[in-house]
Formats: sequence, C-alpha cells, structure tokens
Amino acid sequence: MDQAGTDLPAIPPDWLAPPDLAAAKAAQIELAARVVPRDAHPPVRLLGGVDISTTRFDPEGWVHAAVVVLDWPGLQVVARAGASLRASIPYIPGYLGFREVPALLAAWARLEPKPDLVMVDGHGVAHPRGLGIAAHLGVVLDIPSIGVAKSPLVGRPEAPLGEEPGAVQPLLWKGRRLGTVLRSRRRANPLWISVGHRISPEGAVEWVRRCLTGYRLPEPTRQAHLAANAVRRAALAGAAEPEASS
DNA sequence: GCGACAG
DNA sequence: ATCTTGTCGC
Repeated sequence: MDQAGTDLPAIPPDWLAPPDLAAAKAAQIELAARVVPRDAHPPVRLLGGVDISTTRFDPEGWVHAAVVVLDWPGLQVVARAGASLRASIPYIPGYLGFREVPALLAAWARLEPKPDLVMVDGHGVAHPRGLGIAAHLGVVLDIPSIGVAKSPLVGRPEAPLGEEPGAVQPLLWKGRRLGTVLRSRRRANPLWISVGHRISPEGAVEWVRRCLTGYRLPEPTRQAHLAANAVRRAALAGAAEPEASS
C-alpha cells in the first residue's frame, strides 16, 4: 500500500508537480473528486496542525514547513516535525497546494506519532475547484483534514457576521455553501472554515470551536505557525553557520 | 475587459 | 507569507 490506508490509485507525479498551470488545474479537478466530505475519521486522540513560513524577498524560494501534534482534550503539543524545501512555483492564488504540499509531505514523513485529524492554515473545499490546500493535503495523504483560513478566497458570508465570539455565517459562493465564517474572538477578523477531507462540514466547525483557547486561531494552527517560524529561523542560522553543534 | 485573489 | 516595538483602545 503506497498511501495511508487507501485502495485508491496512487497519486501520479504530475499531480504533485504539474508542468504548467493548465495541468495543475486538471490535477486539482481530479483530486477534488476524491474529497470525502463526511466524518470518516478515527476517534480523535491526537490533533495535528500544519503551516509554512517563508522569508520576505527570498530569491531561492525556500518553503519552511512544520507539522505539530497536540493531545486531545489537553491541547498540549506532544510532537513537532519540520522540513525546508525550495518551492516549485511562486504563490499564485488558487494554486497554493502545489507550492506548499511538497514541504508539508516531507515534514509529515518525519512526524511521529501521526495525528488523527489535521487543521491546515488555508482553505479546504472553499476554493474555485474545490481543492484548497487543506483538501489537497488531505487527499494526497488520505488523512482527515480541516481548512482554517484567515481571509476569503472565494465567496462571502450569507449575511453580516455578528460581533460576538462564536458568531457564524454560511460561506456562500455562486449559490452554493462552501463552508462557515466564524468569529473566533472579539474584535478579530473571522476564520473561514471548510471541509478538507474525511470530515463533515459540521464536524469541521465543531473541531475548530473545541480548539479555541482565547486566541484568534485554534491551537493546532497557532502552534503550527510558531513551529514553522522556528523551522525557518533554524534553517537560516544553519545556512549562515554550516556546522555548529556540540 | 476589469477586478478579485488562501499563503 | 513577511518587514517590526511600542503603543493605543476595547
């Protein structure tokens, strides 16, 4: 078996590193068809969070990825893993997965134990072709995932979002519901939540709410962001001073 | 044709 | 995404 508990065909190399945007678009459509928007995940004992960090004007295009594991319901970090790879493409709205997934896969391979459900910094199916990075990563690894974005890509709240923490509004796009907009904290911009893979729309929102600890971002994604920054700093320090360990 | 546009 | 410390306001 080449994927974690799957009997689906393997992911063709061209789907991970398409030769051009037209091929990338076709790959997204194929991968999006594999998204399972239902609660098809094991009991959650360990939650995961993933994020990437980059350097402002880095001509080399390095992508520093981090994956963290938190226990549930404690929400304490119990494991972290990171990896730095050069991006194959620049940031292009709608094609984030092709830029960040490779580095995330490298970090994922080093992670132990593996979490039961992962929260990704970015959209799930709330994407033009239904394959935001959370769905992309989820399908490629065939793992349960949730998209937790900090700003919209497509669509808008059905109605003005309430100011109170916990307020929600359906995320609508072209007459379809793609996810939920959630006010996670007072006076903070909302979170854009959508299904990644192997989770229901309701489950996605419920898990994010359960992981809120007073900050704007749910703990898994918040910790992943901190971890990704640490990976970047470590990589920069390592590049400046080749060997420096005793 | 024009504007929008995750990280 | 990232540049950047303190600071003003709820």
